Amino acid sequence: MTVEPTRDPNAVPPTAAALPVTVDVVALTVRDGALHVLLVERAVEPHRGALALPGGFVLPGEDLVTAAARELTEETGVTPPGHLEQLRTYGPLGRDPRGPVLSVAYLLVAPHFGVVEAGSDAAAAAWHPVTDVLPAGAGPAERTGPAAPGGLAFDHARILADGVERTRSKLEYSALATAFCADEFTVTDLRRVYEAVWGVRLDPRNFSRKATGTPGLLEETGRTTSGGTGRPAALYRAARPVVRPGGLADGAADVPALLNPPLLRPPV
Amino acid sequence: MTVEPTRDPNAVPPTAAALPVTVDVVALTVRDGALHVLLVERAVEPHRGALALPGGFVLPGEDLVTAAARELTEETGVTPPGHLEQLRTYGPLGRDPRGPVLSVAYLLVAPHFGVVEAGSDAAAAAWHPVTDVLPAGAGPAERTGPAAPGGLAFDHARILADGVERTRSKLEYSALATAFCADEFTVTDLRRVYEAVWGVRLDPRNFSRKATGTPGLLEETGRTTSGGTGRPAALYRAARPVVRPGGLADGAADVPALLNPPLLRPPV
DNA sequence: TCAAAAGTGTTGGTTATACACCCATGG
DNA sequence: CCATGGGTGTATAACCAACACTTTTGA
Repeated sequence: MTVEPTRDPNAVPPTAAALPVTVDVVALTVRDGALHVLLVERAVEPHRGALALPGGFVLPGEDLVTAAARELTEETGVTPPGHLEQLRTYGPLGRDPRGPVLSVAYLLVAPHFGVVEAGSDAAAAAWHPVTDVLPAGAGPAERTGPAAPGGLAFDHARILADGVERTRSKLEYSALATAFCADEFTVTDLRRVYEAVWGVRLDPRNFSRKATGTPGLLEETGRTTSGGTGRPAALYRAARPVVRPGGLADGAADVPALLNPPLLRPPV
Repeated sequence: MTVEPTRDPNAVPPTAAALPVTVDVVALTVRDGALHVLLVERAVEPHRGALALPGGFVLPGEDLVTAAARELTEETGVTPPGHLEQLRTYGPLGRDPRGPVLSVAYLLVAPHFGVVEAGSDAAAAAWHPVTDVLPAGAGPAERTGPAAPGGLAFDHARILADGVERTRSKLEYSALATAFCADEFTVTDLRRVYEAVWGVRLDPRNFSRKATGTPGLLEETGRTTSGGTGRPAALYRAARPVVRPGGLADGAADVPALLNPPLLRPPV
């Protein structure tokens, strides 16, 4: 078995570009009835001092999901719980002053995380209401230039907008909302997620019927809450695990089990 | 303005991985009442002789969408018409025998393309019914190993399955079906798309009412068909252009204008 | 016994499905 | 005037938003 010295047919062609790749994480949670995103303050150039999504460069031999988890922990002290799914890939041109950089964005949805603390490359890490950092009405269609004044570093404003929009849509057609809740939760907990993410008020009585009547959304535990005021509420689990077995496994397609019937957003 | 010679804070850190990046295109169309995918037969190693999605390496200074269009044209002679959207990113580990390679997959949906012809790196290029190449029932959850015997090269079976599944879902909630149709089309043309992609029969009369009654889906042209047998049908255009202005622009989010109400798949 | 929260019954309007029927054209 | 495919009418059933009302707890 001799190897052709001049051209190995089983090698990457030399004309191919070799690109640095980053992963950025849109970590979302619901706090105080509002959707919050986890942001860091950049401690290094470029965009030093600006707010940014946690993230960083993929290391040699590393996979994307591994890199996402590592960067999140390094910069914010948070160990990824909950539901991690790929959002989309950005670049490589015109998004980083250092040159062509490809960025793969991930969406992380989870109930209240542990305490966040700034790590390497980050001067600070904290939760921000998305309404504070995203100009109202700035849908994903509105292109925000790189590092808009007062905005996020790089094209992170657009990535965040995409992540929020995806989350809003997926509440309708998938069981993603349960990823915002703890292991066991009440129908009211679930309703507060919908209300926070969509920014609407929903009728608790009709929502209860809809949620419990939608196959593939809830699974009874037989247990109830206690201690609170009022009648105890039934506790549920997510019917099909939103977190795929294996924890951080990179979900197959971003086409989860669809809810049927869907929980449609009320028309404005 | 002196530049720090030892460490430029505005440079990509040397520890970052530089990865070769490919783009792969899942090109779908409806032919003879069935969903077809455009595949090439690989003329070079690895996986020489196997069927694969058209695609190849991104070149230096090139953007992803540009690379996707270039590779598609090079390998199949097809100039991308229609609707191009990013599907998802795969890798970099464990998917290419040449080593870590990141692949960004695109979904291309269009009406009948022009003639396809094999180009460089491809021994053949042709349309295949997806049912021929994807084992029935192989949803995106079923992981098919790299280059399963008789299957597609690399992890292309999984990419294709993801693309088909995404297409099926998006017919329900978006106007994607119009991207399968020519500039002007009848309600029956549109119905045949739904029937082919979902693999079901739909009542022509009720479908007509639903399609014409769903805002954001159809736009009247005032014109009708002629020459065929039976009563002439009204011709429509896609209401909101599925192709974004600029042709191949990389769509903002994969969150297109949602149909309200959606056109739900009939329950099995 | 009261307040608070959970959950069920009821009702009237909307929407969907199934299918009978009419419309417009080519041969 | 008949065959063919396009499109509308309509009855029945299913669904849904609104809200009165009952249940179950803590104080």
